[in-house]
Amino acid sequence: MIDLVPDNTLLHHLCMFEDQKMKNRIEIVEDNDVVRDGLQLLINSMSDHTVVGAYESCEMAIKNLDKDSPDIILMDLDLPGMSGIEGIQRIKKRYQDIHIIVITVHEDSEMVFEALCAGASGYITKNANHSRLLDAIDEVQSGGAPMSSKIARMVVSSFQKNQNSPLTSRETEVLELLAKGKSYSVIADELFIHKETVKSHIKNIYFKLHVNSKADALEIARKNKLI
Amino acid sequence: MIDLVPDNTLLHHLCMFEDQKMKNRIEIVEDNDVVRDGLQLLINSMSDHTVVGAYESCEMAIKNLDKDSPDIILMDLDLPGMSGIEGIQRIKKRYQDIHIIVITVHEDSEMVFEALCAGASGYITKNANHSRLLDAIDEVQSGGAPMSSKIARMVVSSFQKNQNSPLTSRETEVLELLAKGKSYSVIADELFIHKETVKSHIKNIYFKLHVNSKADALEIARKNKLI
DNA sequence: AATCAATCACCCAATCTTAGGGATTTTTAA
DNA sequence: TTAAAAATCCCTAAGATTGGGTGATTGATT
Repeated sequence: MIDLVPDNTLLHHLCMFEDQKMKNRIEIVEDNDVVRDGLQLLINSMSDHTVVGAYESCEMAIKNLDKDSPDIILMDLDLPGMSGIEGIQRIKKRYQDIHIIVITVHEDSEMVFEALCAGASGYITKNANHSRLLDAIDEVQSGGAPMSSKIARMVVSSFQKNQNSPLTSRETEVLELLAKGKSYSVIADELFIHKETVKSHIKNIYFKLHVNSKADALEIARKNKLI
Repeated sequence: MIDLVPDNTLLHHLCMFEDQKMKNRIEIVEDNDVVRDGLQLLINSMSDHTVVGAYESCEMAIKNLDKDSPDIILMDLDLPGMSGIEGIQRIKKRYQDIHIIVITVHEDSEMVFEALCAGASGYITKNANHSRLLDAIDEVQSGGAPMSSKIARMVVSSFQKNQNSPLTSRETEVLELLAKGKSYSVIADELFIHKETVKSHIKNIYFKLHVNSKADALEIARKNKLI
């Protein structure tokens, strides 16, 4: 191949400038050395991404955030010291524009929702192949929220109610208004029924859910996605 | 190529059986004739999918559900007569195992969340290319929840709190417990503070949110994702 | 030094909730 | 068609919750 571009200093600087200006700056937080190095190699192999920092703990990553100024962080959840969840919270609190993609083995709903609530923009499980991972970075960069398919289903399912609710639709309606903090009389007005009817419904709800207080009813209802 | 399989009737029947047994049965609900026919052609071009019904309204689709027994329904939201949202609700109520993928132009959060709450397993906007659409069908079939990237981001963002809350962290804590339906005294116990302190916090919350009732506070708080 | 957050305290009056006990009409399902 | 389930309304009474007002202390941050 013929080198069409002479290696002069000016051009070199321009290229460096391009590098720094255009490349997506990625930071990695992962305690397993092999995985971390693998990720780094993989990402650096892409022309438009560059790893600006790779650390084994959130503490280290946070310490270097100003220096590294990443656009995207790939974050494990099991980490020595500060957990990934807490790391996400802290980072998002100070640097709202940084996108964090969780890379983890955990598929349990608790972890998933904690991570998303903490501010993660994506959630990829570690069984994902390399191209999926690189896609995820691009997806985040272009305004998406990459998720492994199981995770996406969990997330979408979280919007959907339990179809096998023991409650009638009217009772569910009442419970939903109760969940909004409305009083019996307001609920009565909104449903165009008597306040005493609301009370009856609530009595039946408590009976069906085996509880005897509003807080318990709401807890059971939310846990079982009745509302 | 040598035809290793002689064309006998038994085998033909076996193949037909295979066809019916193995192919993913897709139903389409879309009022635009051109789009509907296009979708049908596209899907039938895949060896492992077959369109078992294509209708211009939910009413028609629902009428033929037993006959068609689709695995997956592609559903538009703007439809004459019954809306797509209501269609999803009705279909999911009776046939919980059918997966519904919304295919629409709408990217507004209201539509998205209504559709997901109603029971949609995926949400693809109409600017998606053909391969993305076919991928979506496979994704649903294998337990995923295909979403256009904007939609995925909206969904993920819905888990995240507003970072610019006017409330202090303590006030947020109190409001969250209030949202769970807990009484002042229970909140006080859980936060190890005096009941009167809880009342003070709540008064401050009401002041900051310009409301003067629990229901209004919760409404504002949820609308602004303070909790 | 000044501000803000969080904490605690007291008073009053109105409203709401809970827990019993009923009863009637409509809808739905067998 | 009949029986069951759901939705509706009613009563009493004690006790708890709530909203509004006022004020004070401590500690952290700026």
